[in-house]
Amino acid sequence: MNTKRLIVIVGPTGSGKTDLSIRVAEHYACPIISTDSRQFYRGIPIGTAQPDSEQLERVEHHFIASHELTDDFNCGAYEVAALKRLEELFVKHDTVVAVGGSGLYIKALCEGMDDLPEVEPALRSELAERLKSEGLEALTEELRKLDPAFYEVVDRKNPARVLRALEVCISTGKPYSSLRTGEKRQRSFGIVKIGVNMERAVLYERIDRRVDIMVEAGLENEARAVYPLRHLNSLQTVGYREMFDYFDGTITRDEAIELIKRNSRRYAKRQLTWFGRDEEIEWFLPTETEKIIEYIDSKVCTLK
RNA sequence: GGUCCGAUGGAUGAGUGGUUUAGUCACCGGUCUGCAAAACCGUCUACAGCGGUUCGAAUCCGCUUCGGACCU
Repeated sequence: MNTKRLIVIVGPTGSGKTDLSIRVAEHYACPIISTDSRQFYRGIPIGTAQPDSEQLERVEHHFIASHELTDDFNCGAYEVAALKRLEELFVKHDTVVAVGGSGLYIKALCEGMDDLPEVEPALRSELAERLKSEGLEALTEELRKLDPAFYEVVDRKNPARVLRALEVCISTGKPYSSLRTGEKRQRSFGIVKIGVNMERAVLYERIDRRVDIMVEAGLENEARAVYPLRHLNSLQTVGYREMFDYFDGTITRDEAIELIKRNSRRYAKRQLTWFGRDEEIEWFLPTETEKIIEYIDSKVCTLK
C-alpha cells in the first residue's frame, strides 16, 4: 500500500489557510506546496498574501514567488511542474501539504488535466482581435461548425470559453470536445482534502481587515512598482487592478481600497461555490488544528 | 400657526392611470479542463400609512406620519 500522502488545504481567501498549513506542516515535519495561482509570482507578495519570511523560514515552501510576472504559467504547466516537484519531495517525506485557493489548479494537481497541446500565442491574439472586430457571435458560429457537440454545451455568452474551444479546434484540427476526456488521473499518492471556512459575516470582516493591513503594509507601492507591467495576466489580480485604476486617476484611493475589499469578497464567494461541489472536502474552522490533525490521521489509517 | 416641496426594493434612481419587469450597484445563488484572484450566468417584484375616485393607481384626490424649504 502506498504511504505517500498529500494533504490539500483549501478555502476562500482570508480564511486562514496559510496559518493552518504551517501548523499542519510543522506537525508532520513536511514541506508545503502552494496551489495558489497568484502566489507563484515574484514581486507581489503583499497583495497576494504570500507567507512572510518568518513563515517561509519555519516551513519549506514550494511554488511561492517561484515565477516571474512575465512567465507564461497556467494550470496545465502547473500540473506538470507540481507533480514533478512532489515526486522529488516524496522521496524524503511521506506527507506533503498543499495549500491554496485556486480551484482549477487544485483540480489539475489532484485529478489532472487532459493532455492538450500548447496553443500558439499568435493564434490566441488573432482570436482576441477577431473577438473585438467581429464580435462574439461570429466566433460562436465558427465554433458551431468546428465542434457542434461543444457548441451545444458551452456557455455561449462567455468569450473565454468560446475562444478557448476555438483555439484548440483550430490548432489541433480536431473538435475540442473530442479531446476532452474528463477523466480523473490516478495519482501515486493519497489525497486528503481539508476545507477551511467560517460564518460568512466573519469571513467578510476578516477579508476587509486584511485588505486594510495590506494597504498599511505597502500595497500601493508594491502595485506602483509593477504598474508598467499592468497588462500581464499575472497582474489581472484583485488588489492590483484597482490600484492601477487609482494610478490612472479613474477612481480615488479610497474607492480603490473599497473595491479591493468588495472584489475579494466576491472572489471568496466564487471559491466557496467551486469548493462546495467537491465532496471529498471535509470542512473545519481555521482554528480547529487538533481536530484537523485527528481527521487526517484517521484518514491515513483507513487508507492503509 | 401658515405655504410649498418631497417620501419608490439593501443603496441609488427612472416611471404622472392599464400587458411582464425600469436601469445601475450591492447582497444572494450558480457555471467552470490551460489567462481561473480570470471569464460568465441567474435571482432579488418595491412604491410611507389610511381612506377615496376608477373597470383598473406607485401614478389622481383627501387625511395622517416623517423629512426639507420658505413665510408670519
